[in-house]
Amino acid sequence: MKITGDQQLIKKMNKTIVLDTIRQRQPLSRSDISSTIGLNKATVSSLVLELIQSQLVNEIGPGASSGGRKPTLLLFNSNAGYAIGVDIRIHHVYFVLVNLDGVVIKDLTIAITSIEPEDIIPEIAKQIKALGNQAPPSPYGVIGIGIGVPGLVDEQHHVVSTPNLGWDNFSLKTSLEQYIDYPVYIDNEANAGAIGERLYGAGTKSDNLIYLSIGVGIGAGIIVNGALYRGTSNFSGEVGHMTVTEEGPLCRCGNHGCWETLASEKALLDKATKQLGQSEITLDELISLAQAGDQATLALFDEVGTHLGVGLANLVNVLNPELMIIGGRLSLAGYLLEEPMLSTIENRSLSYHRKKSAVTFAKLGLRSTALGAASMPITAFLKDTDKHLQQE
Amino acid sequence: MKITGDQQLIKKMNKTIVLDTIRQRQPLSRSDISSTIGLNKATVSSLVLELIQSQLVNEIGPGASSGGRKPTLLLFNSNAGYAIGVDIRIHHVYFVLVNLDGVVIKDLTIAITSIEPEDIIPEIAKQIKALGNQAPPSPYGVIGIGIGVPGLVDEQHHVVSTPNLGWDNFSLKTSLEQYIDYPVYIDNEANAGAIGERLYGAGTKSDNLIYLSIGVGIGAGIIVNGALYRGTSNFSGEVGHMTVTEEGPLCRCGNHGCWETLASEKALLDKATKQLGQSEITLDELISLAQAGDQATLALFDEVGTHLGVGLANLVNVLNPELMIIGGRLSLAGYLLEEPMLSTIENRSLSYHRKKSAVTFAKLGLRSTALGAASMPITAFLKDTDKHLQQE
DNA sequence: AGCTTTAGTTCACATAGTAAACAAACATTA
DNA sequence: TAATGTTTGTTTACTATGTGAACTAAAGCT
Repeated sequence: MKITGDQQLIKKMNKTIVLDTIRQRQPLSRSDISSTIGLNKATVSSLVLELIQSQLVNEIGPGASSGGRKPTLLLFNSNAGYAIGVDIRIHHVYFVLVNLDGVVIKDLTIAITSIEPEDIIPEIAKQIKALGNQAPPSPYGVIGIGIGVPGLVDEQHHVVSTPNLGWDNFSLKTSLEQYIDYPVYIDNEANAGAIGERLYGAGTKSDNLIYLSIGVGIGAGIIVNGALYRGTSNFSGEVGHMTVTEEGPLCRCGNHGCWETLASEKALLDKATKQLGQSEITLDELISLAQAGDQATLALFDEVGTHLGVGLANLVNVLNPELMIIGGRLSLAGYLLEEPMLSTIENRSLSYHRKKSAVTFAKLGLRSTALGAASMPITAFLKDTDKHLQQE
Repeated sequence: MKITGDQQLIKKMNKTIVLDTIRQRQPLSRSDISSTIGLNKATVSSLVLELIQSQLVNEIGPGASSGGRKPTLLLFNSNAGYAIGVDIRIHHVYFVLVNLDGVVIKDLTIAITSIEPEDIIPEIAKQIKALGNQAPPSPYGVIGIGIGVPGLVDEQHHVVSTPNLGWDNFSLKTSLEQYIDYPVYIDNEANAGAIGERLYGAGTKSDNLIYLSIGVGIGAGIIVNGALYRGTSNFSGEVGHMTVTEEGPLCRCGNHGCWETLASEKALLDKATKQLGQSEITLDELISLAQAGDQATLALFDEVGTHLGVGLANLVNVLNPELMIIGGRLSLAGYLLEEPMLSTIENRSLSYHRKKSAVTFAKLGLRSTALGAASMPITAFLKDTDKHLQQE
């Protein structure tokens, strides 16, 4: 067990800090870095040199003088490599190819025609390969694949349970690795969404946030002190099964009064079909009805928004996050839910907590999960600054 | 801003690791430490020497040979200093004097006769001084005071709100420091209890646990990855105001159906007085009634235990902790609540989560908070291994 | 007594950060 | 335009700390 540190650890840490500083505040000079992070100028120069040699950082020429020699500005080379993010949904799979900054180079969606792993895994692998081949030439190429799965995923990237796909205790990672050579990272869809919004979306300034993925159910990704909180065996965040009405409707989990029986997209649609006497209705249709001013539909959104607020107030009271971000399909109807939701939170959370907790909708729309998934290999790649330097 | 590391940081970290290793696995030799943590024998020897010089570690002579030279065994010097923990309750204040291992040297309780700060603060200061004078002679003496307060405490150790004492926006820390010279640490009573149980009680083996303090209300201390989760502005853990029945009874917070209106000590006693038609009854009396086999009382415990289970199941679903520890006054009736509580958790939490989440009662009884409070200065003291070495 | 094993120390060495001096490149101003 | 001062970045001598190997010390085992 090697838990202690030595000089190499210090160097690795400092190099990561230098790289992170460049990524966050670029363009900037070596001198800026030194005064920002407090590291000696000489040390910064030496670390920057290594980062340039490993092609993660570029010099882009002189900047404006502030009364003396012009600084040499540095830029993070966001095209030094690429990553692929995959969001496995219920009827579709969404793929993105991004650069190291999370900028989307290309994306595509395929329909799921069979949920049998033997059918879908080779198809996913095929798309990943095709997308990987479309990455522009770069020093590191495709550095890895991240996948968000709608279900429970344990610490070993095993898929333990997916209520809507029927994959139980299935090793998606090893299955996929039979077809592709890229490193594969797998996590729960809500966790991936939380990282996505944290890094590239609405939560770039929050170290404590909760991302809610609201579709058929309600899942949450909880970020604490800047990192995902995973609970024991990575099963945290099943907020949809929080009881909010002890004697409420029966949930598919066997419990009564779960939040998601009252406040999910499915809850909304179920109520709508019952009210309208129709056999089926989509969220888009319902939104159109609401926009047309249909009173019954507006009341329905109001009801769901209120129930949403109850659960959110619970999360505020328990976890006091800086920010709660609502994503998933239901966020498409955000503006219809916002008012009742906010006023319920107002009524049901403690005043001191409420003051500091904000609620917003996903800035990345339905791409939060795919982008967050892609960020997993990127983060791992950028953390190992000592591994990829000895080029040339 | 100095966020980067240098050699001194490495040394400090390694020294802390060596000290922690000694505390956890004592008695052990330098050689054991080296093989346990992977640090070079020479480095271990040098760090241990400094720890001995600063009197935090003692040699206690040779141990049994394992086929060669006998090892020199090392012991943590738990009497190198002392700390005082204070638990401010509603009608009483409880004080403990402990050594660096959290072993109670002396404790006492005083009654609160006036909740006015002008009356109570000097009294608390007086007791702290008296207790401090009773600490045995030691190299470092009393290293600090920790205080657990029944209310919201922010990051700056300010008391923001205490529903039962009426202290709002009150700087307990600076008030006290006018009377005493010891460093003062202040936190919420449930947070302190959580640290107490984590370090000295039922949670020594769990890195993710929730401590519930159940008395008039229900508060929680949430430990994530071994450290307290504080939320924004240190206000996490107000689990008592989690809605579990949307249309439930009115809570003093203004909301309906809060968990603590159904599952706290106060909820139990309120229901009992109503049922018995009495004006007042204590928990002890109620426990006696139950032990005597009174059916109505037993049913009451059953009801409260069930409601307890609902909220606990919510916490399991949301946070998936390894362990939940129930403390506070209601834990005195633990065995009467356990069965309905556990079966409710069983019914209302997801099966994968339930498997790994255990529930238990506070091992430190009503001392969790005071011991946890005392641990705050101790932890701070032991972390600064570089500050207190240059003795002699 | 002699060999082996384990514990702990000493010493030469490598690594990485620091401070200070320095060089290069610029702006300002007389 | 030349002198002065400022900012950037590099070079150099130095220091702190961990490492590995050799070494000493002290035991057990035949």
